[in-house]
Amino acid sequence: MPKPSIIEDNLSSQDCADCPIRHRAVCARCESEEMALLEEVKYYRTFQAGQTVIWSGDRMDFVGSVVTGIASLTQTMEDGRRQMVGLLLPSDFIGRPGRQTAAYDVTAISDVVMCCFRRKPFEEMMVRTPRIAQRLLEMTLDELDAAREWMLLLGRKTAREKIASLIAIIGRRDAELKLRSAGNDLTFDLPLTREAMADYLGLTLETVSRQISALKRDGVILLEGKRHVTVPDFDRLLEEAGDDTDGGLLV
Amino acid sequence: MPKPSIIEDNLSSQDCADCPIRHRAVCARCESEEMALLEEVKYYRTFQAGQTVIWSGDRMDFVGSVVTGIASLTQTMEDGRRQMVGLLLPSDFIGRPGRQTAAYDVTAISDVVMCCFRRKPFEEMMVRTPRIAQRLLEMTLDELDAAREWMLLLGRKTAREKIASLIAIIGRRDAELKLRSAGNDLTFDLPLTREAMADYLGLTLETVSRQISALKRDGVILLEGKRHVTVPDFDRLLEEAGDDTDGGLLV
DNA sequence: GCATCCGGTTGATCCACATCAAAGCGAACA
DNA sequence: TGTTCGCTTTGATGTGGATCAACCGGATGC
Repeated sequence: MPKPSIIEDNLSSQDCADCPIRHRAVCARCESEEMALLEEVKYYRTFQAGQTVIWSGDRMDFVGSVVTGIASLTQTMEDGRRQMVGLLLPSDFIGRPGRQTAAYDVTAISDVVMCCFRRKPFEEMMVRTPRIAQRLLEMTLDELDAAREWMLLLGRKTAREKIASLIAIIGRRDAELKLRSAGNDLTFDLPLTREAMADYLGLTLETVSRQISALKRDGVILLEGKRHVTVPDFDRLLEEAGDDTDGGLLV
Repeated sequence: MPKPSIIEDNLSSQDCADCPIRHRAVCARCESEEMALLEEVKYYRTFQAGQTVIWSGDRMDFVGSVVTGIASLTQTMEDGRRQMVGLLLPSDFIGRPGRQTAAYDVTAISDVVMCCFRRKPFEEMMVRTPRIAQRLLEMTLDELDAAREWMLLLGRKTAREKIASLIAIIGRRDAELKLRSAGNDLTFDLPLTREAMADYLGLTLETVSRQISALKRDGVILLEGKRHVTVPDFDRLLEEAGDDTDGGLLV
């Protein structure tokens, strides 16, 4: 049984299949009485690739988390300029306690299964079960770090560095999921279209395409088809990404 | 006495002068027994403008909040490229429970007074006093929203829009502090040098200077000296910022 | 088997912002 | 009163990535 303190137990219950909020789970004890309350208001929703989960500004009376698939958080200006501000991977939380209006467009990139709770009961439980707020705080702090990492990328990196960073992050994340070492000779699929990458990186899709071709030409990555990437030398990729930290985070 | 629930009482104790963590305070009841514990490990530190509070990577065994003055959170690449990822204004929290290493450079922009706590006792108290985690969660979620707003700016806005956005945000924030309406005919000082603005906006200082001159030439803002700004028509400024939301947030 | 569509690539050209360079200006100080 | 220094402005030029446009190739449908 995991300790209740979030402080000394950062990784508690990261893959709890029974827990309504799975994986990097909000609750540390799935069988707690408090959770039973949530069970009543829990429900699953599925979305097909491309489908919109919710539009910015819409009333939102649920919170939830991604169970399988990938979704994106994007902001759009009136003239159509778009910026992805977050990528939601399995276990990532969506929605904000206390807020009844969506702040971003949420779109399914691949087919997505989400686990949702009605917001009010969730909020009530959050007040009664401190561990949830603590866990949510941790997750939010991680997201904030990732967002700040991304600000450096958006503000100061070149197109080539941006692409290398994104590939490195996706590769590392993929390795984590498969529980393989993030060492050398990594191979995986890019889950995003060139356009989605462009939206994430603050570029145009043409530039994304060109830079991927350039990285391929220079032997930094190998491509099979348009999506399948092999990284022969991960450190080389990190160099290209301009990453000193080597800590690349992802929302 | 404010209600303990953060959910229905978002603005509790926002200006609590007695509270160790002031203003948008972490604690809802300053006189609580738990807070007495913190008093013992509380201390104040002052920094002069330009001084570094802590370097990224340094050991950090305190958390705290800004009492007066302005500080910045910046990230730097090995070759010197810099990106400001947050602006710390009075009441903003600094540090992260559970992390003993600073993730960013923190620099005093103006003279700064900070209220600090040793990290360990703070963390212990956080576990015992749920309200603190709840309050911290709220603050962190606000910061995350601000960071995401900033990602749109960094990724997709033009230099002119970036400058207009920054001026609007500083103006609004200044109005809030003075408890004046953020309506029309706002007048205030820019607390940042051109270089700091550039670091925040992902531009060069020359571009910042040129765009400020352009906004002045076009009558969007009036300038007295180099720092004092008057905004004759705030809505006009928001238009220039490309801001539909009109919700501009700031870390 | 052909048309269509979608995602992707590649080329030509343009422009917003970076870069390099010089000079202005107010504050502090001798 | 002049000198220096930090911050700012302005000008000239260069360039990375945007924009506009054409084409490719595989999947889907008729």
